[in-house]
Amino acid sequence: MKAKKTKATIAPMEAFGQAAECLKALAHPARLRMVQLLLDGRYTVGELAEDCEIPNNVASEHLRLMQRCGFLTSQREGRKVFYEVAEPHLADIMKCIESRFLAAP
Amino acid sequence: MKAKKTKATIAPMEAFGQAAECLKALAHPARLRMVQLLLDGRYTVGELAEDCEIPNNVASEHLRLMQRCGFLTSQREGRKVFYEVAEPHLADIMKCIESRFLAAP
DNA sequence: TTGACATGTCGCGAGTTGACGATATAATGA
DNA sequence: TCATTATATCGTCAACTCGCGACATGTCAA
Repeated sequence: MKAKKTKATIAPMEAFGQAAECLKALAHPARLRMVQLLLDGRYTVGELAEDCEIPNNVASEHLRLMQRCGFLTSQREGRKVFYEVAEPHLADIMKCIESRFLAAP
Repeated sequence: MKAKKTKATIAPMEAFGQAAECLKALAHPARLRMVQLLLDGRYTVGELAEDCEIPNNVASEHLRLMQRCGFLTSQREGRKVFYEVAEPHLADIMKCIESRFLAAP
């Protein structure tokens, strides 16, 4: 390293842990898909589960996980629960991912 | 879902798997830090290991992992091995992550 | 109330990840 | 050659993740 270890390791080394946690929360096919959908609308657990082709309880677990790390919020309406995006930066990150992995051939 | 299941699920549902794989490769504190360093310079295994405060063999494993998914390349010079970034999109993704998790207070 | 629907929670088992120590390979110089 | 330095690889194990089925909770309508 170029002799300036202090400057480089002052703050970050712990923030990387938190950032990694959040990346893990995104690093799953179903969760990525859910975020993509939620980025332009609110959806119920059942709708998201159907789109991702997974059982409802599994979808519920994925959603709860993303809620715990602040990505999503939920509101109950009648017997349904709608989820929506709570973290604005998700849109940016998703754009990066889309431009890398969903480019038109 | 809004009645257009076909359009929505044509291509992606498999690409999300690949995208998730790559996010997993980033979702680790040491690997994030390594990528950040490598984004403005090439470094040896030993240098990266020291900065991340992990043993050399562990660093080597992390680097190999990121190399396998196309993020990094390496060249031997003498007895040292230099790694550098091979995937241009990493810069964009890292910017998103930094702006979310390393904002100045 | 009862029954049906929508979501959430629990415990289990299979599979994966991450760190470690030991060892292997590669390159240099004495 | 041999010793030293720099990386890489291997086997092991604890910890974690994912998906599942079973069950619990919450809401509405008859």
